[in-house]
Amino acid sequence: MKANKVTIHDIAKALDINSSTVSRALNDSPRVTKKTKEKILNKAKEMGYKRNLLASNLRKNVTNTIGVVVPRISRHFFSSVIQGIEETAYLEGYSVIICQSLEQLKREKNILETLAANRVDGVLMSISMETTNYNHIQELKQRGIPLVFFDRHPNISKTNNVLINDFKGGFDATHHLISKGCKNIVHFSGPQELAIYKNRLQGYKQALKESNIPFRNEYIISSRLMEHDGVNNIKELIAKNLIFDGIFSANDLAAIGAIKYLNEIKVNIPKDVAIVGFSNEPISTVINPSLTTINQPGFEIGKTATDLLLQHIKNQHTSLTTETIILESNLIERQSSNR
Amino acid sequence: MKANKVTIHDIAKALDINSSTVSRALNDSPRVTKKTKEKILNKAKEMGYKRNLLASNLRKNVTNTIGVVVPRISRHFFSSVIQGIEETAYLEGYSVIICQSLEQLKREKNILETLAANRVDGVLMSISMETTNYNHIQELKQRGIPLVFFDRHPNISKTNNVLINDFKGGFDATHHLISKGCKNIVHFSGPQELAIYKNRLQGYKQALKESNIPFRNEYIISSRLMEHDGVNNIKELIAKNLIFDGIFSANDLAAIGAIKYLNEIKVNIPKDVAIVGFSNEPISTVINPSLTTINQPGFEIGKTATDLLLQHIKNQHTSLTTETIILESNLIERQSSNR
DNA sequence: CCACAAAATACAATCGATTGTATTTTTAAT
DNA sequence: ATTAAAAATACAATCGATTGTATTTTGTGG
Repeated sequence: MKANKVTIHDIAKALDINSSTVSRALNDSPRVTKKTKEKILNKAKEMGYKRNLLASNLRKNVTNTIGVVVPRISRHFFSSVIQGIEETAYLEGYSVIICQSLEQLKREKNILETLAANRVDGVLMSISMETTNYNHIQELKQRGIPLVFFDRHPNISKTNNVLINDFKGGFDATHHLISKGCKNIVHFSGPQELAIYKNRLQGYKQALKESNIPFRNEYIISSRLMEHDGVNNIKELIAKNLIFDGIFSANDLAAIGAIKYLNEIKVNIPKDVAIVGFSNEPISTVINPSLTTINQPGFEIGKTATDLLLQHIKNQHTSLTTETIILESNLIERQSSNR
Repeated sequence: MKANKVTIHDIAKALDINSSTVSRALNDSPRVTKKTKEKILNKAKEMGYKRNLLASNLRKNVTNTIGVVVPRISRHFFSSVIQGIEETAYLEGYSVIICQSLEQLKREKNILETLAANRVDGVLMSISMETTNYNHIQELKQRGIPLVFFDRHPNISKTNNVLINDFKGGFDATHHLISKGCKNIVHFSGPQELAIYKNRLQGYKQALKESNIPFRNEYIISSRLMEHDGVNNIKELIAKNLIFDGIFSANDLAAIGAIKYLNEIKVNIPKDVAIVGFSNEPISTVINPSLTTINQPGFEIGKTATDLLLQHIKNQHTSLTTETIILESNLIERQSSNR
């Protein structure tokens, strides 16, 4: 039960012609007569020939493949970005390899190694929460592999990014809570090494400032923003006897954790505490009360990032330029802030 | 800005030795002296050499890569299976390529083509809801590429499968509803071409039978089991004036749709209608009321399927055998059936 | 029917790494 | 010091497809 073994040489031998002609026929080159092409194509089908992409790619030094690295594929935001990526890449004849870092730097490094070794033509990436060291990214760039970040991008210069306006998102979320009468607004933040969390925090600060609400450092709680972090954050606030009537969480998951726990201890949402999340995960429509959140256009982000990457792949000269594209986000009001 | 161009020949030239020795040194062959190895390894690092996997794989006729095909990566069940796959594959030195069919046969075909062209060593797969024709699968098998199905497997003989006992799952779910006093139990089923849905239905029938509840065909509603299907199913039941006090849905998503709609029209769950889903998606803990469901051990399934696949990849002779491994599932009781 | 341009096909090198075999170098024993 | 055995390294073919160049075939005009 050996694998497929038919090569262009087998076809050539069977027809008593040269393998270069076979290759050209299979690639529909104008250098082969229609008649010969037909003969070859028929024979190829008859023999069950399948092109060996390893050989083809090696020779052509192109793989028509792009690598995608995300923290987790199960996160709806990322899977919708991937949808956008696949759609766009497919139309241009590119395959997509999806990889998840699971928020681990070690895995992220390993993935980039593998993608580079497999000679992908380019990489789209959203970095992990552990990524504070950028050597692996620099190395990829040095290898000349085009690279575009989306959403979570590193704090280094000369990168191509497709982002939403996180500052504005943070501002909108906070301003929304203020407009609902919240005076003491807590912010669940993520690792400050990630620009997105820094920017959301800046937006939060700006919104407070514009409403003349003093900024209080003890209202900022940083974590990995998992569901249990949301729970722990609330416990911490209570333990510290801090009064709060609003929460802006930098992602939905932590907000969900908070809602679950507040429900449990009979704190009324939104009356006692109003909550706004970030990303518009589907779960935010299902939780009770449903979660007000900032919607990120995942599909659009994927599409835009892929367009940008392909542009760099195709025009090697553009690799000297770098670009940051900002897409719009919007607030979706639901029950968790409806008061 | 050309890509990495250092080859073993460059290293060989730089050290004035033969490239075969370089290759052997890089692969830690015992045929090269320790001293020479060191010299080569240092030079390789110095020159920034990176092995070209395309060339290596072509020569070795192995890629150490397995392909994974799932309907959607965003479904928690599948992403937990993928976790199990990656974990296991990684330990054995295999890379994983993740692909999603999005429930489309056309995409599924295309994915298998691409995976085969890229010469993956084996494929793990859960088929789409549109897959009623198995030519593309047969072709993959004919090419001699080891193949293991998990969860959704095709109705053909001589396949390797890792499944849960869907019959028992269907039975347990239905029996649970009966034990809660339900007399008129509706079943939301999926495409009957998929054995899993057939088996869950059989389990449902058997449970009814054992409790002497007559089977009624109009209680079976087949669909793609999306959230909106759950809504439509309820509407259909009401339009047909059918009385029901229990629902066993063959997945959680359709059950969620039903719950949302029943909540909307003020039907009390579980008092008026008790509901059981299937798969234990995280969303089932968040919906109100929370959803009773059948838990599938995703991670375990992924691990087991990968073990089985690797066994076939490594021992070519086992490709004559086929095997079906059944893992256990269990019912998790929540509010939607708590009466 | 011959010459010559144009069209079609064949030849051979190449992509980068691997590996069986041949050759050279080293080691050890007499 | 000589030589056989063992160790280290070099040579060359190979994986399968692509592609620039060389050669053959076809077709046209005179």
